[in-house]
Amino acid sequence: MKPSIPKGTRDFGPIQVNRRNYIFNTLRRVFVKYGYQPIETPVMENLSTLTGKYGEEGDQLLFKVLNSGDFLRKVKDEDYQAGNYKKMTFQISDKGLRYDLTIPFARYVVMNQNDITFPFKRYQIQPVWRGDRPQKGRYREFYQCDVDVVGSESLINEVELTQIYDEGFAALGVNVLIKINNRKILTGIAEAAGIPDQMMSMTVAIDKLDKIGMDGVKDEMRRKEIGEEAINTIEKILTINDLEELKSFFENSETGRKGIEELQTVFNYLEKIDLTNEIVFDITLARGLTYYTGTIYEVAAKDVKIGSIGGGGRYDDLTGMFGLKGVSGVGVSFGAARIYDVMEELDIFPDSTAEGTQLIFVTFDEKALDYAFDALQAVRKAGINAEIYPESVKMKKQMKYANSRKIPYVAVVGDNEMQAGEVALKNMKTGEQANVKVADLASKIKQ
RNA sequence: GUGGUUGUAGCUCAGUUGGUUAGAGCGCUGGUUUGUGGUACCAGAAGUCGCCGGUUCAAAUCCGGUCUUCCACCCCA
Repeated sequence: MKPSIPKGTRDFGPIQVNRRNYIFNTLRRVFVKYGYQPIETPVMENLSTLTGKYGEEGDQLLFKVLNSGDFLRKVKDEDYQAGNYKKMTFQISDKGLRYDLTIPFARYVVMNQNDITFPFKRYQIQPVWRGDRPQKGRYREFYQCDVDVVGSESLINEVELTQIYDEGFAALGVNVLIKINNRKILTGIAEAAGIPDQMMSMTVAIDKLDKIGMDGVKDEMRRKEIGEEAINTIEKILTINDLEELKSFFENSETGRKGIEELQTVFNYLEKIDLTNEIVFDITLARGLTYYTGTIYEVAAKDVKIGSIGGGGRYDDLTGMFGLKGVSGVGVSFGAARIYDVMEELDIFPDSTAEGTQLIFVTFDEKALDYAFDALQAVRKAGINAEIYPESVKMKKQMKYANSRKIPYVAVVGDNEMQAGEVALKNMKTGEQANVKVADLASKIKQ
């Protein structure tokens, strides 16, 4: 049998895990700096927790977990005969893999509401699963790093999350464009165009602007049966990138005006802050997820062509679907897998993302192996990551191992060294070699 | 989910109109070098040509199916 792994999944070797951890650790430091605390939730959620939260499309992409035992027991014959797979899904499966971290978080908040002190700021770094068709930068299993705060309507949260984006990507060395919009402005546009009921289809069309152009967007809206007059109004509004100017269109849209006000507050705060990356108001930013109600974010890498590497927004009533009303939240997500791809393409991972072995002992014979073993214990005790080549095979082979592992120092042990209570310490980068007392080994390497 | 694309040694790939023992570079193993890696030279091992089936005297090559890869759409991180 030839081994294989499921479509859209990947193995991660030592280099990749080290690099991924580097990304996680870098982001984690930023999250903690802003007062966010970690939580984790199970890989599986009840299917009822997940379905209906991501739109019909999302439900299709959920991985369902087959019930244990006689899973066909509950299947109704009439549903089987009719080929009604959607109904049968719930008869053979009551669990699913998490699709994102936001819905499980909302569920967590509701379940633990009595123990949580609001506002609750949490971060969460865990894999999620989507039954999407894989392509580049698109996997069926990938990590997300989410930062959310619930139980506060203050726009300060929006400002801080923008800072976290800015600081996080700056710390990783990725140049990004952070785009901000507000769902209320999109609602305002729909109201100004006289099509408040078609706000969602309008939004989906607008979201594609930079991909298919204005004519494409107009075609798409026509296909969604949005009137010609409304389309003209929308087109006019979309050319505006100044919030003050936008106000004149929203005379009849209270929601729209509120959206402008909110964004202005956010930008006023942002002006007081030192920021590394470019942050722009983008009226065409829409985002698909249905639960956003206020500020929305999207982050694009500037130097690599790839889908968005982060996104998020405010949701006024995410916990409402689990029975806890009136808890507003806002959060953003870092797409770890894509960030990884971007950093790899730009070749900007630091040389040693690995906290690897610093010193290896190589030996000529069994006696030297014993001697080196004792020395090994001493340097480890002194805090050096060290290992020993466990067999005193040919020197060439041992050196080759040290070289391929990129271990910076090699301690060579033979008769001469043993007699003097030393090792021959070789710097693998420069090729220099000098004899060092075993007692001085750790301090020598720390320099 | 729709349309297309890809698969040959551990890796990256070549392989003519179907025709004998399927090649290269890198890597790997051994040697030049019985106290030394990264350079050089020499030698060697390694492939069910993704998988299943069909056409043919003959298939890596043609046809069908399937899995996988990547791309566009859809959607999204």
